[in-house]
Amino acid sequence: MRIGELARRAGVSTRALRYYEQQGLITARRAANGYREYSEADLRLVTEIRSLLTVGFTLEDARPFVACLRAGHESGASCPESVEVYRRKLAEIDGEIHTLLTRRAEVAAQLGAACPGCMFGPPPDRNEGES
Amino acid sequence: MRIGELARRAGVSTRALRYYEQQGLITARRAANGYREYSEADLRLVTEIRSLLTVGFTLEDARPFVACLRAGHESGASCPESVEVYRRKLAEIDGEIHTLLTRRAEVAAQLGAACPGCMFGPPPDRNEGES
DNA sequence: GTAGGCGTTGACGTCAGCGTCAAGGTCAAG
DNA sequence: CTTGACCTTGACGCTGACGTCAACGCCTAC
Repeated sequence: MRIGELARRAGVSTRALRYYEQQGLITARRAANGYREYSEADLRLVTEIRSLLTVGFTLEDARPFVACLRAGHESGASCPESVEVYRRKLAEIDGEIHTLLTRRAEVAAQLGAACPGCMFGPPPDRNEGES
Repeated sequence: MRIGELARRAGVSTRALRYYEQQGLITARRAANGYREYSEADLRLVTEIRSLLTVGFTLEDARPFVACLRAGHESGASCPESVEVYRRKLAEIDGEIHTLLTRRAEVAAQLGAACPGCMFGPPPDRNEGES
């Protein structure tokens, strides 16, 4: 398939696909007229990239997963490099959550001091990471 | 005082001060030679801006606080506009926390599926917003 | 007079992940 | 032959809060 079809099927823009290629995440064989030609495997690569981006990963983070899929593994997470990225990201997220909770407390304290009686919102999210 | 001294005392760069001025957050009277001259009140403005930025506010968010201080209030948070920003920011932070908790759960699930036995880290932060 | 330490404005670079032209080539349908 | 949908590369724009450099003026000390 060509870039337009891949874009539609993957739910991304053609610009994004060319960008991924420029960043070395995907490649495409070229037809005689210079058009990019993609396979079903490429669709899977792009889908993997997208799902990673939507959970906050960067393209750099996605590299090991793409490499893993290209190496023939069924899941992009089957390789130790990918697992390592998962672990690193998890730690990153935990750090950010901690930072935000700290900030929330600070801001709430300031608000409470500036406007006693403004604190009607619920307390910080406890552990509802399921929804 | 001139810009260098204010920068040192406020712990920011001169570039940042000129940027704040460009954005209309602070102003400076000019000496005969064109140098910016600041007062102690300006130091307070910059300090307020800095403390807001460090808790994740944008310069835009800081405007009402600066205006409040300029209006003669002792605290930048004494004005209803500032309080409104606090409330909005609080909601923003809560949203981000929720997003991160959701992501954390997703990533943890993926990690667990890809590498059963890798989950030794502590569960998501519960409610430790005090430290 | 000159070194150097301050100040001035202006303008481009940074980070990520693209959006959005610009200017053109390719190909099938009418 | 022409329209129009598709493709190509290249390059600037965007967001925020500045960093960094250029090229220059001011002022003090030696």
